Amino acid sequence: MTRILIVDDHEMIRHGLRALLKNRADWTVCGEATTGREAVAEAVRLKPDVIVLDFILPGLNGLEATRQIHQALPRAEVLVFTMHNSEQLARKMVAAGARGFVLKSDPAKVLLAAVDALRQHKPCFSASLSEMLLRDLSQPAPATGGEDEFGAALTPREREIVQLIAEGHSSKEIAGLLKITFKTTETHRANIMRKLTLHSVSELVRYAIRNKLVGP
Amino acid sequence: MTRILIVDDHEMIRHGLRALLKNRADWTVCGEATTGREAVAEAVRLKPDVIVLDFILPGLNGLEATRQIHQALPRAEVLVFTMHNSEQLARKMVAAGARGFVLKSDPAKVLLAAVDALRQHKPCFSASLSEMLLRDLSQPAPATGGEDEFGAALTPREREIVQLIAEGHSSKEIAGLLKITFKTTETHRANIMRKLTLHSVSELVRYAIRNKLVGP
DNA sequence: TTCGCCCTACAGGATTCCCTGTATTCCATT
DNA sequence: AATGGAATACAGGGAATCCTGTAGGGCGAA
Repeated sequence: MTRILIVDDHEMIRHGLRALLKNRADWTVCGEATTGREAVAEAVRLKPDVIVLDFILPGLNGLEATRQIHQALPRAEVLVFTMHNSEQLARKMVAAGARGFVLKSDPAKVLLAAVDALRQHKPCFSASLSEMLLRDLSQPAPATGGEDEFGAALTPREREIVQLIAEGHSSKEIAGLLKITFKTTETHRANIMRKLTLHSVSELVRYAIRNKLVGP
Repeated sequence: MTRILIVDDHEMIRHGLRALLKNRADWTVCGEATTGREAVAEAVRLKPDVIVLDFILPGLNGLEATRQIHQALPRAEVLVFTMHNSEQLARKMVAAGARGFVLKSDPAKVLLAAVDALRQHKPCFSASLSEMLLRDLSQPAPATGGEDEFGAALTPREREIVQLIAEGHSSKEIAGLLKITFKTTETHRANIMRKLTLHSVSELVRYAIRNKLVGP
């Protein structure tokens, strides 16, 4: 029997998760929590196999909660279930001990698959995040000393170019601004697209805004 | 029997709403939709009593969807169910024909009460919004038209296309979604660019985000 | 009714983007 | 010293874009 703890401050989400998870006969929702602090306390008390939690939580956020849960219960698996598709966020959550990452916009079966995977102590990430996270896990970069505001999977040069693209510059303009050739700019661009699994300028701009590389 | 249409792009939310609403014996969820366009189509087809929808929707946002639904089905009540506690947003939704406004962070019973109220064609607003709206009524000085930052009025069709572009769709995809030709889409695009004095997708996406046509 | 705006549709051309390659230099870590 | 990542550079091809045109039908306001 897989015991699952649900943590989310929205009653609607908790309802949805309960309804979804009870379809599996060998799964049981052993408890619910609405704040980060409550999540830690309930995890310690109930000792669930899997903890499904959002990042945004009142009081103690999902990051700190994950850290504390992982320290207290190394065998428990934390599955981050959030709306925010942020590279920076995902990276920190993984560093804190989370082994699963699913977006609320993903199909329900993705969540079920993730719970299955975590039950067997295998990591599971949403498709949009998996590539860059695996890259990260394979070579965990030591902290750059301070707060890295931007997505660290990109090189400094690439972040520079992301910003210029998001500001509305064409590859030719960027080449002029950075004193490099048009084709070099295009190469960086292609690498950025591949690393972030994006396929259009629109997605790139929204990524840049989410990661605070530019303002809206 | 109260027939309810659920509209949200997150499967989890739809699950939660279903689970919550089926507790009332005299209520039935007659359908679900995940996009604005689908919401309008399903509303027309199913003729529900109450439509529960989020503001942020792919393709056609909740504002436009509400406008079209209210025009097609004046007797149907639209209940906005969103995470975004924005005064401007609430006002626009009410202007478009919504008569209920509940936040996803509200307790579940608030939503149930709102559905009850709307079923009797009475408006119902979340506590956090009602105060502000009352203040608004006592001193109605909106003065702010539905115009955007540039005062340039895009037509409904153009706003629709702006949103689709900002969501990452190509002209060809948009043509397919809207059942118009590729070249018509391109015409709208050119007109949008000219009206807003933009010259790239990047600038268009940021315009769309600033004007809340899409989330970042 | 005439006028203007909106939606639709089509065309051509210049530009830009997206993807996939290869390759050299520099620099840091091992 | 060797390995590998980062930055730079170039190329080709297919796709999508930006821009400027033209044009007809519908619909509401003057």
